[in-house]
Amino acid sequence: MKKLTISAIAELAGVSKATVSRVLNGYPHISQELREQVEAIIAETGYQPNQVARSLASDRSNIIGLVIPKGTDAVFLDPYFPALTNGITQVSNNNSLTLALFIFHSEQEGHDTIKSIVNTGLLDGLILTTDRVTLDRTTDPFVPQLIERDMPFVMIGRPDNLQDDIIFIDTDNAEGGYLATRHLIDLGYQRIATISSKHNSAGDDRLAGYRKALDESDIAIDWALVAYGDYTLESGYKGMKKLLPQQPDAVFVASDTMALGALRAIQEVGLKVPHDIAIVGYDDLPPAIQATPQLTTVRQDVETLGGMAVEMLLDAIRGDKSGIRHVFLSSKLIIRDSCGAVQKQA
Amino acid sequence: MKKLTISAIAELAGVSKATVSRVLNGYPHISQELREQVEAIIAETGYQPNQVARSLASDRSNIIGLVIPKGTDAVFLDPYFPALTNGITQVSNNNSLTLALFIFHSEQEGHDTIKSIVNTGLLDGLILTTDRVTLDRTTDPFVPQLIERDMPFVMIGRPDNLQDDIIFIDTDNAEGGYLATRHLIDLGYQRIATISSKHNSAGDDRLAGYRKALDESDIAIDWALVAYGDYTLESGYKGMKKLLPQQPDAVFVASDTMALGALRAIQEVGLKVPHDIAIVGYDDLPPAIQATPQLTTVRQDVETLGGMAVEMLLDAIRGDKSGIRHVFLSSKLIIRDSCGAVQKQA
DNA sequence: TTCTCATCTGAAACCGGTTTCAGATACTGT
DNA sequence: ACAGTATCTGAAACCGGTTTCAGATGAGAA
Repeated sequence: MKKLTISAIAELAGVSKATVSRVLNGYPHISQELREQVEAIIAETGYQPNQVARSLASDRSNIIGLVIPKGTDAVFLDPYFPALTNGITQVSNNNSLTLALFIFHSEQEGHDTIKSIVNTGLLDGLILTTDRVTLDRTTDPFVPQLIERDMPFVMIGRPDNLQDDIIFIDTDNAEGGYLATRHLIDLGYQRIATISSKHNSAGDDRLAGYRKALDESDIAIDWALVAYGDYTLESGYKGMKKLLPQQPDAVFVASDTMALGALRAIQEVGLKVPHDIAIVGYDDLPPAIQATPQLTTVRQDVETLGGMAVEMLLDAIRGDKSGIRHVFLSSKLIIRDSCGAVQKQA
Repeated sequence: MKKLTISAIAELAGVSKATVSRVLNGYPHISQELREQVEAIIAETGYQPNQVARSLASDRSNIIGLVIPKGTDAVFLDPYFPALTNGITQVSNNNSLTLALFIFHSEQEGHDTIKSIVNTGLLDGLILTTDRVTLDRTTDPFVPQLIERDMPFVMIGRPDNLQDDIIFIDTDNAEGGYLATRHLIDLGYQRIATISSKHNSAGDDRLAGYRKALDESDIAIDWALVAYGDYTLESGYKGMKKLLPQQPDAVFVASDTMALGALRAIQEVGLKVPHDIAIVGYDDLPPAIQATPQLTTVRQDVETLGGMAVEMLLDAIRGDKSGIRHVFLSSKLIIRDSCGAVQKQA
């Protein structure tokens, strides 16, 4: 079967290429008669315009890129990226966008690729994710290039150095930290510790939420009850080890993975959760349910996050400056067994 | 900054577009002098050719597609797809390929998208994955279309109805099943059960490996010791419940997730692993290490799988018929605690 | 010296669409 | 009936590259 081109269709329909193009793109001023004539031929032949030629002529590829700047490890240690990707593809599909995936396995690779992405004009826009685990991400190396080249992009995760003209979406980490801590306070715990993480906005914000909840209840912050980890299970374990001598009766841990480590530390010294120490985690990953006891945790709707990112990017590509440029998505507290709420009610 | 085009470069270098194009593509018959002249300008300006125009003219986009035909759930319940994606992007990056990701959230969506993928000529080729969990995948709806349209593709996972002209790569599931079972036999277990899965080639092959190992040791297969699951934790749990009355002293479970379920079932009735019943799993997912006891399991190198798939696809795109068309990747037994090997040695 | 032939280069066609521009037609209002 | 305007359509230019083709140049052979 030979390839169908717009010229072939034009000939078959007895009109010009221009007319076929106009029908294809739903232009207004076309007589009903011709339009139907052309549409009939298109339906009959199953013609679909060549995407590449279209891109060249219209300077729009309908391809957006998803940038994940990290190698092996983190990408699949937790379902964050898969969930995100899922949300993104869903909305992309609905908008007839093609998603190009860029995973960088080294900094050099990222550098080179971004450069060529920007220069070769294949993409209409980019969604940038940041490494959630990296402790120092003060400077995203790509952003200046993108801005200089006028490449529309949206960031997932609040950039550390907040610039007003950068479009981003994030979960409301401060709210999440607040909800978790508030919940523990409401349950009557007195010495509420936390394991957070330094040097990244998510950790900072969750800690800020923790402090706000304490403040609200006129509980002075006790820095001996604050430990830091790096989102790994080990760091949660070590953090809890450090906190245990302070005899907290509850702990808000800024990630489920760390919470699992903390849980292990607690159980190792013979204490019971939630009876002796209550735990609230963060993320609501599958292991949270599999743990014993099941983890009370803060759930972020990562899929929605991804979907909204695509929509915001589309606005930016269309040049719609009126669109929403900064979004903080609400989080939700999922109450299970590790916080003791269930037991207290019973 | 105005966009650089090949014409601009040609003018700057004082040559024709054609010459610049030839330099760009490393054509042979160009005088050293002109070549250097052009290269100097290119380096100076940082010019990079427009990918879209190039695609249109050369009928090659350097974009390949990765098709994942499934919705939400399975994509992130296990790290299979993330690992696969990782391997694929790695090799893609090395070959200056762009990877387009297609995740279908419904059958209809998949159908429509494939159609337009094939027709609009944006992609050079496709990597097709199959739903590992789906029980009935006898017919892949895309394959006939792809063949008809001459779209190069490679399948990941052996197609059920093996056609010689289809390029595919898979892990050697039969070997994996064999290794696991053989190991249990060598450890002296007598009543070795298995939980496999029906209606998909991976399950079939793992079971075949199990049978081969038994055969080799002249152990007659006892169908009462064979249960089936669907790769979920629950199905592993149920499968084991069914097997327990048969009093097996070991069980080969065709997925780690199911093995975890089986483990729970065993522990629930007060039996100890590996003392009372040994377990060998499959996949070597992170939970395998977190389990107590740690799971002995069969590891598949999914990343390599993805990488090789890209290379095979490249061969196919280049029209290289001599390339390898069917690959079965070796698996490896990872010995930990749940099989009892460690204890027996001590 | 002259004729071939290989090597190198540029003009122009081409890939398959979109978009500008101007001409044709039909529809107003006077 | 006629100018003026709105609506519709096609020819041709254009997007930014690649590739064909033929002409120019220079080296080697006769």
